[in-house]
Amino acid sequence: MNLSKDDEKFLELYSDSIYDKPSVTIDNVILRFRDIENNNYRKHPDKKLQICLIKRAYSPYKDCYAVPGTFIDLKDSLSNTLKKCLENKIGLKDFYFEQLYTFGDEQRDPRTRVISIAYLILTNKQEQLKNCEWFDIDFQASKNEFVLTNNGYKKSQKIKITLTNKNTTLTNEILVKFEKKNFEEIKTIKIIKSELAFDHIKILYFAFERLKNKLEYTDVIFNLMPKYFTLTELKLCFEQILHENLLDANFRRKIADKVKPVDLYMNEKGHRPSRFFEHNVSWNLNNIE
Amino acid sequence: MNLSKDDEKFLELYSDSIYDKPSVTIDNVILRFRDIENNNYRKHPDKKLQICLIKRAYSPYKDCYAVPGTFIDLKDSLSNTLKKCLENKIGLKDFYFEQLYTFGDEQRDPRTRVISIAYLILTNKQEQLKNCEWFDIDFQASKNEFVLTNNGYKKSQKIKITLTNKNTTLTNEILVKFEKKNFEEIKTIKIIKSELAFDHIKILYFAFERLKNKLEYTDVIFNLMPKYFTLTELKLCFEQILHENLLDANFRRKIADKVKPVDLYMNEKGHRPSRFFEHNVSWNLNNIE
DNA sequence: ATAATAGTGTCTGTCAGACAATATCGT
DNA sequence: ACGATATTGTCTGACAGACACTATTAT
Repeated sequence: MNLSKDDEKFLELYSDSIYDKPSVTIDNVILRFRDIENNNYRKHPDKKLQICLIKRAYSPYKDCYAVPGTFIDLKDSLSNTLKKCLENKIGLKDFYFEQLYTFGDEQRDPRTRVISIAYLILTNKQEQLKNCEWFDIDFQASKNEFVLTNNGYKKSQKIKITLTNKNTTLTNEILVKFEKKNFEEIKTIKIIKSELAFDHIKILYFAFERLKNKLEYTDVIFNLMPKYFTLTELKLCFEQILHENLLDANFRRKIADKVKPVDLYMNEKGHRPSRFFEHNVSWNLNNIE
Repeated sequence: MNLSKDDEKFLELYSDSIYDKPSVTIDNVILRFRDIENNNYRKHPDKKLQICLIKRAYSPYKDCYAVPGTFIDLKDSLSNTLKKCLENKIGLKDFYFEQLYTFGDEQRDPRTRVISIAYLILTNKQEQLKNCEWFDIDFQASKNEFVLTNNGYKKSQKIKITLTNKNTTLTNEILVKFEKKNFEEIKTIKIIKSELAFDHIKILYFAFERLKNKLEYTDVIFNLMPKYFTLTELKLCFEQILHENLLDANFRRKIADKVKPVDLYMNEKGHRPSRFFEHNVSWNLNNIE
């Protein structure tokens, strides 16, 4: 990390503009869970995964919904840029975030070459945010299609992602192709139809995949949960992300270590009250040397 | 993806230069395995993971070793830029690659703000490449240190990464910190000492971690193996990446589905000949719907 | 009692770790 | 026979899927 005299001399002569540069943005997929009340007072409210979108005020894609983002601040780190962006634009603070993927297709943005560093943001905040709207996410995947080839195989799957609001429905359809031949593993996502700006539906898809995969081997889900929750709530959240139903007994066994019971009970009517639990943050610390 | 008339009008007026832009590079961690011959004719050669480095001809970090990289081509996709870079610079073609992480610290590069999109490249090529040198990788991790805090915990670990060549030894030491507090999970990598250019030792660390994690749930390792290999060879490669010894019988059971025996035997002297296997590319196709 | 949800117990099959046993070669 | 490596067999404990069973509440 120490510079030589050569280096210092070089720096004086260095002109910043010899290379053409792309624009670089940060795009944030912000997810949360919302309770869906139902009219049966004895039934538990259902859980629905939601995404935060903003309506674009300017071209390109004026009036289209997009994921909140910003051009990066050359004077600041990526994570600070992201935090400032979310606090200023929509008023969101204190959230979980991780880098997702960097999208750099030539034709992503009609203006100029734009590289987008996508982040996954998780929050449990239920308060209203400014300048944005939450959309319920419906995810519908068709069966995988397989073809064996000479050097490997091909796999493809159509996925419909519908985002709904009280006012708006955005339908999107993508074709996820995976091709394995010799050394290359090529994953391409073709947008069949999208009512989101740019290639943001791709970014959404990456976010859902990441979240789903991370459920198994991390504690990310607790960033989407309130401080205290019942195990049924937690299970409903798992099911929403995994798109599959889990068996109660097995689920409880599986997450037993990750949660701690607290002395609070949900006082719903008509059935045995359920106990509240909280995240046991340090459940795995003993297992690692 | 269709543009409105508004959008088209906007594009005519759009000036590309209103925002300051960073430079964007692609940096490639290229790994392979090398056989280490030993003087016991009855013993199997050992395996060693190697990385491809180039000696920088110009400032900054003139004469330092660095991972092969390039500024991105605004007219081409990231993956094409990467392929062209590796073919032109060092003559490498036909390899496995995947995006690793995007590094964007303010102080990464002394010249100007540089965003680096890092890729992991795996090859089984043993031929000589141009303009680059292969270094053996020695990875030495100390024990994790834990501290429980109010809102979570902290974890830290010192790691020594030594890269050796017949002419050169590059010693590097990093401190990997992980802090969990409330929502944030902050992973910081502090460079204690590095004899590589820029923050490339960080990129290396990310690559090793990714490779190690992917061993368990993917077939990436076969991109590092020759077409035909013995199970002992394969096991040695696993052990190099995982930094732990495996039991033979268990290993064979675990990878049984992923490989196919071929009618070839290794004719070493002094013991039962070992059978060659090849990657069974489509072993998992039946399991997915 | 009943409907609804909360939570426990247990059977079974799979699979990983540990390690013993067998196979095959050159000397 | 011996030394070295290759390969198979088996015991055990952990754990996941499936499902039956018990517990608690308001009506």
